[in-house]
Amino acid sequence: MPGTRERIVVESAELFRRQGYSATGVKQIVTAAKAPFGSVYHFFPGGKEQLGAEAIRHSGKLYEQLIPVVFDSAPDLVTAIRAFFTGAAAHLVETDYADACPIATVALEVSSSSEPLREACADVFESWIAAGSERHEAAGITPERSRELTIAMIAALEGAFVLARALRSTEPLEIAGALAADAVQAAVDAVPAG
Amino acid sequence: MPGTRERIVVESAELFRRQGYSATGVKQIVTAAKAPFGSVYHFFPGGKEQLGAEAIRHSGKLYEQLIPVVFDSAPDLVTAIRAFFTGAAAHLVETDYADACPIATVALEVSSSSEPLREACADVFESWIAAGSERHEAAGITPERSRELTIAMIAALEGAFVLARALRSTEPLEIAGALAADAVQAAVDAVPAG
DNA sequence: CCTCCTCTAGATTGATCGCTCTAGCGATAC
DNA sequence: GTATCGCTAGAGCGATCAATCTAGAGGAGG
Repeated sequence: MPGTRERIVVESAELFRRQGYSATGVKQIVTAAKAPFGSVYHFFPGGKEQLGAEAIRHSGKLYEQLIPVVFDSAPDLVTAIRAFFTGAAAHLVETDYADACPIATVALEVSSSSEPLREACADVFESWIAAGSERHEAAGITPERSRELTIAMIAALEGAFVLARALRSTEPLEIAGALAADAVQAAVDAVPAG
Repeated sequence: MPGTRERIVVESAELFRRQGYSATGVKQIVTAAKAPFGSVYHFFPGGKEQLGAEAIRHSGKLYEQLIPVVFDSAPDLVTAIRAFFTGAAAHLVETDYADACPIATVALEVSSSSEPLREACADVFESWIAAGSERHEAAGITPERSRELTIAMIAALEGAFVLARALRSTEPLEIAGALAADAVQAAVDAVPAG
């Protein structure tokens, strides 16, 4: 069993992902984390907001680790992108459409009401964009186009998650994944041979 | 000044859009709507949840009305799509990145915790998909492909909104809009002339 | 042994939550 | 006139919120 502090962060991240930030109470967090109430304010003197920021960054790091896992085990960039969307769809179904993007719900909730939390989300998105761009550049795509394709891909994924959860269907993920893969395929095809 | 009931729905929709469902209190709604507290439970005996469902459907209808406005004033389908994303970006900047999709925040918040609210969101998304598909079909694209392109477009828009609000930048909207427009352009080009 | 310090443990606080309740206003019907 | 009914108006309910507070358990260092 990991330390109390870590358990609180991990459980917070999980609850925020599924219910959002406002709908998740500190009491619910400590119950889920099997931690004493007071420990929250011992480890996070900034209260729920500080805990929220750490949970967001934690989720972001975890999700970012999926990139090497998926992309290194695929034969090429486009296959990896398809696998990423397919895997996201499978996980969504497995969790009965609960586990989509770990930070999107919070990002929408807080981006106009809490600057520290908004910044945490922005940092996570930027790190994902940087990590994704690297992969595109490694396939010979220019840095500028790599960034654009990565942003488009993340946007497609996030938006597909919104539709998929509301409609309780993986169709949006399949469509968005195919479109993103096609766009990257076109960019790869345009790379001058060498 | 419109009737009390309508004011409550309109203000609810506005507040839910910016802060989400959980973070918005009934008290805050009646204050914003300049309505007596008791009127909420007179008009909406189902309480906050019923009000939420109506606000979602109201927002959905309002946003859907943008489709004919934008698409009828553009010379062709692809130009209209570009204009839609450009307009969304402009509105986002005007409202200091507060007004993005009117229901996405709520959709993510509630889709695993309230079935009536999730259904309301699903209905709205389905109506948008239907309305968008019509426009694609009118340009000669097959019904199946029209639906796919519309879903991809809405997903791109929703996801771009998430990124844009968190990053406080319209860059994602510009990129996602360009990609969506390109995809539709390719589908239009593939329409057999006649 | 004792002291120090980190962390546990939860009772408690004031504020706010969604919601219910009663009281009364004002227009219509008879 | 007055009874009825739709709606206004807001006080007050129990529950829950984030957060604070005190008290003590348990290990490390002397």
